[in-house]
This record gives sequence, C-alpha cells and structure tokens, in this order.
Amino acid sequence: MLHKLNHAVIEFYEKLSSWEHDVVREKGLTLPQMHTLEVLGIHKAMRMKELAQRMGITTGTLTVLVDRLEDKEFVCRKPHQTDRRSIIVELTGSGQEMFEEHDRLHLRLIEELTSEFSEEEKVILLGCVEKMNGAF
Amino acid sequence: MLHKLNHAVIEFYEKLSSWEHDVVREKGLTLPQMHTLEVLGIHKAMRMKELAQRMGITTGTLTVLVDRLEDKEFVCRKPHQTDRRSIIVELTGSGQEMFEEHDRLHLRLIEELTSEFSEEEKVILLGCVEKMNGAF
DNA sequence: AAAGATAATTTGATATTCAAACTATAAGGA
DNA sequence: TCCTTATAGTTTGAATATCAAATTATCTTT
Repeated sequence: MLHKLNHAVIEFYEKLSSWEHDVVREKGLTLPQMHTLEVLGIHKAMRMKELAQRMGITTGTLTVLVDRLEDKEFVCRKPHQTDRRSIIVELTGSGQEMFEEHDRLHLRLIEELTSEFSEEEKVILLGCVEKMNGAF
Repeated sequence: MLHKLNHAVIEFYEKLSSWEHDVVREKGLTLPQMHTLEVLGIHKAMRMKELAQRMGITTGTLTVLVDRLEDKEFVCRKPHQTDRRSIIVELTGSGQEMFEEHDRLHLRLIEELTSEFSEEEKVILLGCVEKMNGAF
C-alpha cells in the first residue's frame, strides 16, 4: 500500500515537474527562477539564507539566481532592519504579477486534476497534504 | 479550498525537492541523474524520446545526461528491436541497486509523513494521487 | 524512389550548481 | 573593550544541465 503510494507520489512529482517546465518556458523564465518567485509569492519576502534553505540550494547558487531575477526586475534586495549582514529578497510589482499569473495556471491545473473528486475527497486530500507538510 | 490545496501542493513539492537534493548529494549523483534512475526503475527500460518526455527535458539534454550515467555504469544503451533509429535506455545491475536503495529511503520518508494517518486516509490519499496522475 | 517525418546526437551558448575562499557583521566571552 | 567564533552573503572556478537549431540516420508515406 505505502509502496504504491510512494511510487504514485514520485509519478505525480514527475508529471508536475514536467508541466511546470513547459508552462515556465513560455514566460521566458527558467524553472529555478519561477520557483523562486513562487516561494516568495507564497511565503512573502525573506532573507537569502532562509530562501536558499527552502529551495534546497546553497546561498552561492541563490546569489546568482537572485542577480538574474533582479536584472529582469522581478525581485529586489532590501537591507534587513536589524541585522546588517542579512538581505531581504522581495517581489517587485511585476514579480508579484508574474507570480499571480503563474499561480492562476497552477490553480487551474489543480482544479482540472481534482474535477472528478467528491467534496469529501478534496477535504481529506487537503488535510493529508497539510499534515505531510507539517511532518517534513 | 482549492486555493489552499494548490499552495499546499506547491509547498509539498518544494519540501520533497529539497529533501531529494540532500539525499542524492550524499550518493555522488545530481538531482537529474537520480531522477533518471527513478523513472527507469519505476517504469522500466524505455526509448530516449519517451524518457525525455517523461522528464520534461529535450532529447539533446537527455543525451548528455545518459552519457554521464553510462560513464558511471548505472545505465546502458541498447538498440531497439524493430526501429533502428531508437535507443533503449536500461538500468544496469548497479543502477538498479542504486535505484532500490534510493527508493527505500523514499518509502521510509512516505512512511514517516503518513505515520499519523488513519487507514482510511491512506486509502483515500492513494486513490486521489492515482486519479490525479491519470488526469494529467 | 522521392519527400516528409521521426529518433538521437552534436554544437554553441546560457544557466544552474557546488564547494571553498572571502568580506562584513554579529554575538559571546576574558 | 578586544578577541574569538559564528553567521550572512558574495565571489570564484569548475562541472553539470539546459535549450534551440543543425545534423545524421532511419522510418513512413506518397
């Protein structure tokens, strides 16, 4: 049972990843770049360090990634209020717009994927995913 | 509701991605390389074209990826039975071993994440994920 | 047999990624 | 206060990943 769930999750991850790829390319962004906008859009502005940890990359990698997103004016760096070593990364207006546009596509995908689900199933699914997120 | 589910799914993806990253690094593989072994391990040997489509990358990208995995002797190329244009990519013995070792870690993760779930929840969750995979 | 389609590779260019070295700031003692 | 240690972010150098477009070989259709 768990074995099947395991592989189903891997397959879902695979399909989602592939979908994301196609969608993102059309916007002239790379997958990691859009991923950055997504994390910032959902969790709001945060420090470089925290953003890197969330994304599972080093701060060195993130530095150049944020450089590129800053060139495209989708994010900006701001000094931290109390810690002068830290930098806060924030979505700009057009970064927020890009995120929301992408997020709507995401929502539409989830709508489609769950269109045959009963209300009960949707509720339980949401509960399960939230619990798994909490257990990570 | 769907809005919350959408963001929960994105967060789950993010966390899984980050976990995978840490686990894979310890084995001396990159994320795309392990991903390739995963797809081949779960779906068995397949053509380059099909593998690329599943992973959401171009065949050009896959060619060099498979080159590297062949150097490490985790996969091998075999001629297609009937179509001489096609190449079948297959796990080697140690490729299969590496996949299974990783797959066990994956299973353990899923076990941990769902350890507090009722049997009913697990059944419904599996059904939901499988249905979503089918709807993609 | 010729024309068009498909599978994989190659090529050239950009992006991602890491580890390790570096700079600047913070935090905790002696 | 000054010194040590820790932390945040950047830079550097090298490997990998990635794409689009061109190429080669083979299949399919006409």
